[in-house]
Amino acid sequence: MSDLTLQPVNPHPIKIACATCNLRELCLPMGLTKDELDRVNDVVTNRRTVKRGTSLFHAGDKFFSLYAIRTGVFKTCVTSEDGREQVTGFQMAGEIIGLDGIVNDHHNCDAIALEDAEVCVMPLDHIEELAREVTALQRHVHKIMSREIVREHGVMLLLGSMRAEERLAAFLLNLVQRLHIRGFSPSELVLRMSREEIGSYLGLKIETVSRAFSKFAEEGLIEVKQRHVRILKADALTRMVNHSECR
Amino acid sequence: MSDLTLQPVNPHPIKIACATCNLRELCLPMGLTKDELDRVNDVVTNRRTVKRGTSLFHAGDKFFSLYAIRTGVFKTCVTSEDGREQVTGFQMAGEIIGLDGIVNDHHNCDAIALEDAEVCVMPLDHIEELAREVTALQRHVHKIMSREIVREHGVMLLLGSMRAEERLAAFLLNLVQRLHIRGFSPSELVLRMSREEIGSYLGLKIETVSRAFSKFAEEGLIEVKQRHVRILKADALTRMVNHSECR
DNA sequence: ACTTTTTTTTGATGTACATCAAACACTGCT
DNA sequence: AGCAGTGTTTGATGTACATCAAAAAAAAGT
Repeated sequence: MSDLTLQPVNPHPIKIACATCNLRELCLPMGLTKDELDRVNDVVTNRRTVKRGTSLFHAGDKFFSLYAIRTGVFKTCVTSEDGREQVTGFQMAGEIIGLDGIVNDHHNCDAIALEDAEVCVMPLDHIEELAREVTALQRHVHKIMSREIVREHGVMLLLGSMRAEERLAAFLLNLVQRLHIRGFSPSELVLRMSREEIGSYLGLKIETVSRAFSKFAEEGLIEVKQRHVRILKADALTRMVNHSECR
Repeated sequence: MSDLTLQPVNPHPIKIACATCNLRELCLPMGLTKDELDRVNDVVTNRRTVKRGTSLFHAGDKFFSLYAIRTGVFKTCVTSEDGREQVTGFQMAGEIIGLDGIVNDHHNCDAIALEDAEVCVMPLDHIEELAREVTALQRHVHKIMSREIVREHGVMLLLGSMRAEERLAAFLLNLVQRLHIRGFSPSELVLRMSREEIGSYLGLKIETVSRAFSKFAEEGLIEVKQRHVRILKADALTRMVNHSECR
């Protein structure tokens, strides 16, 4: 019988290599040269699998690393003192999570896997060390953080000034667009999150979300079968977001 | 008569020096050693004054620099295609604005001075160059961006799950706390923004903001005289934010 | 000082969304 | 298959906030 203590912690014996990862053009190494790419491998210490419904990190946890999502979808959510929960985003393959932990050395939100997921663990120290030498990486890290700030601006606009149906339309279009970039259908998607989670993200109650889905389906804009959604009239949804007649 | 063409562009003849700036413990050079501090001076190319009501940058402008606020208060706001405006934040002395511009090399929001203001101009190239050598600065830049992400999480929680009066209470407490750090009164403040701008930030209409102010004043929680606000029962406001009985 | 304009407040009314309630559909268990 | 358990939909009703409207108060221009 083999000595179990000598087994690698990482259950994936395949060498971690950004250079051969098919997400490299979405993920941290985006836009790097071949040589630079090889060096980025070193920022990934290991991979970690996260079972559906479990957390990658919780608010309050000590912060060490950023995480690049390889597979699966996550939600991030903040909780106020009195227990109000707000989903702040849904993240998918190639996206980086954990940025919120840098300021206070502790995470500020929970990251929960909505389906079995795998992430690359990238200790911030490693990233910073390499960023000092590879200027393209340095810039890219800044871009990733800036992108998150801009994304949140968009959510604030949505929460602050859009009505329920506009919010849902914007949400669906955003999701399908991001999935399309990742090689999925430009008009079909499977929601990895519950109506409740969508509602939390959009600042709406579950019943309102459900009614908006039904309304869209009635009007022939989408086809809904449980969590499977087919977008039939993307242009109509876009118009709804951009040219709201009222207000 | 002296040759006017030889006059410096910068109307402030005083040498820019973070080392002697009384905001240094709030601003970019926070936590640096004396030696490091001297080097940070070089990231500031010049200062720029921004008259009340005018913009430091607009959405769509080419991005070059981050800006450290020396004096004055700014608002940042995004505008959707169909003209909806959302104030995404109010920034004051020692805070850094322009982070949104990094992703796309173009600014994503407008930064408008709410009173005559002065900023230090810090080209991103300069910051990055120095950050490669001064690791404390590198980390601090990351913290600044992370802090902005965390702040926006808070705004999303506010917009997504709080009622009108809770939002206003949170807003007032946040403002007075930040002013207190800067040496102002812990209970008195002068609002630099209109009710309309507060409403936009909080996702409320101006009338609702006004009614909430009146209600707080009626209940003896605050004293309002135009834009001058005195907080009388901070604890009651805090409770309102943290222990909302309903929901 | 006296318009003119802008900002803020207050009241009356309307509505989008929340809440309450119950039926329905899907999932996992024994 | 039958059952609890959970997630979703739909309807009836309530309410927080928006909208409409007009007065009041500041601020800006002449």
